[in-house]
Amino acid sequence: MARRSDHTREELKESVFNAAWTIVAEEGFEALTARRIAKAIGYAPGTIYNLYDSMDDLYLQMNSKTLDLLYDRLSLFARASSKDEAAQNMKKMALDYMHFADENRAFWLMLFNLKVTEHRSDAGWYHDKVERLFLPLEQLLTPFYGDSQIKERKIATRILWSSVHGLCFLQETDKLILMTNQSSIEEMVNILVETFLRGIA
Amino acid sequence: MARRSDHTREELKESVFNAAWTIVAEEGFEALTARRIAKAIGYAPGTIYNLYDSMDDLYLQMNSKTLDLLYDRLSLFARASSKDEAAQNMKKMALDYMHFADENRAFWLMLFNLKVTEHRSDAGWYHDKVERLFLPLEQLLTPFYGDSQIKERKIATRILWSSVHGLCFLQETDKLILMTNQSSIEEMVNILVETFLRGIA
DNA sequence: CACCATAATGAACGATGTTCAATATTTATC
DNA sequence: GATAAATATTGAACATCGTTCATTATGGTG
Repeated sequence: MARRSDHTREELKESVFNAAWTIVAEEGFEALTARRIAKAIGYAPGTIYNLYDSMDDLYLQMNSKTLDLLYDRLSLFARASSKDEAAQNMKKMALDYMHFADENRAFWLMLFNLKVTEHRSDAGWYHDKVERLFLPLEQLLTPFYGDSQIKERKIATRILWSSVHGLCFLQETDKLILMTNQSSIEEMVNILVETFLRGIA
Repeated sequence: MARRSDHTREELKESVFNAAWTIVAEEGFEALTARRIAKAIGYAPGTIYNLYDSMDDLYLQMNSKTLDLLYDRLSLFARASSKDEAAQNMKKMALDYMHFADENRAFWLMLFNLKVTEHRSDAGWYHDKVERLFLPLEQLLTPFYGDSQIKERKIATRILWSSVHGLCFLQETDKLILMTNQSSIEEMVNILVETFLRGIA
């Protein structure tokens, strides 16, 4: 039996989380099971349930971290001092979203594993984190709207964000296979953003 | 033991399919199990495996039907005799896509259940059915492009299709909750199409 | 040292998809 | 019509899953 003085409760919870993270990173989401985690940290399966309510609870925590990482990435492009720069950064941001999805495929896909969303995510802190993802883009769209058009700007933000996401999603799940030309997906993102900005001008 | 002369092999396969379809329609995707189907048609679980290679095989057949139904719906708006009518029909088509997703939520969500796509879908007939979904929209976009811009038109089709899908997906998975205003999602689809068309003009 | 709170355990439960020897039914042969 | 071959159907069994909880091991306290 594992000794319990080796670590605090919080440290153990963290090591469960880290083990889970590594498993998904190295072997994909399908490999993430309670017994697999227990084996990785040298504990019994039951121990995990002393720290997390359920596996869904753990998934939710992992998604939370993924959302944080994504937010941090998108935030890097949020500042712009001119309309032109804003437009350029929007393209960079959209491209970076795709790259993030590509580099962190397993974690990104977990975000859309519906069982987790059905979990009703306690109170709404999870939804708040999702909502927060819109902010960097909304900031870039500010110069394109007047002070009295806050609602229009919010709507435009969500439309463009969803559009880029849709493109990314269909691409990443192999439903967009267009030409043999590999770069065409990045070309499409650029066209999307350019067309959208031309449309709201 | 169920008598085997009650039906041909093909009829039995069909009744498995229909039972599965009903279960998903009435109880959702989570309720769809081999034993549940067997119970519904009065056969043993093993029988299903005489007709389908695996449950994934069955899922794939069900997705195939969903894709057919969706294609039929979108096709209704594919014809237009003027640029204006084409633009109007594009909005109708986009809205209808959302309504389809809403009315057939469980089946529509099954399309994006990744385990199915990972199934690598024999040879490519499945991907062909996905590709076919772009055709109605591509037809409506024809008047907006010249004969020498076939590639541009194809790309635009996929961008707009993905965008509408992205909006629909985030809406249907409760990630877009904007205002209390329920109709705003339909408003967003309209704005999306209008903005896009203005952008390519 | 004895006591107690609690951390850790792992067998057990009810599910899942899937397999396959055994059995029931139909068809073919004499 | 009786018997043999072919085939459809079965359902117990296997490995796996998330989850529970009585039992056991551990660490701190009086």
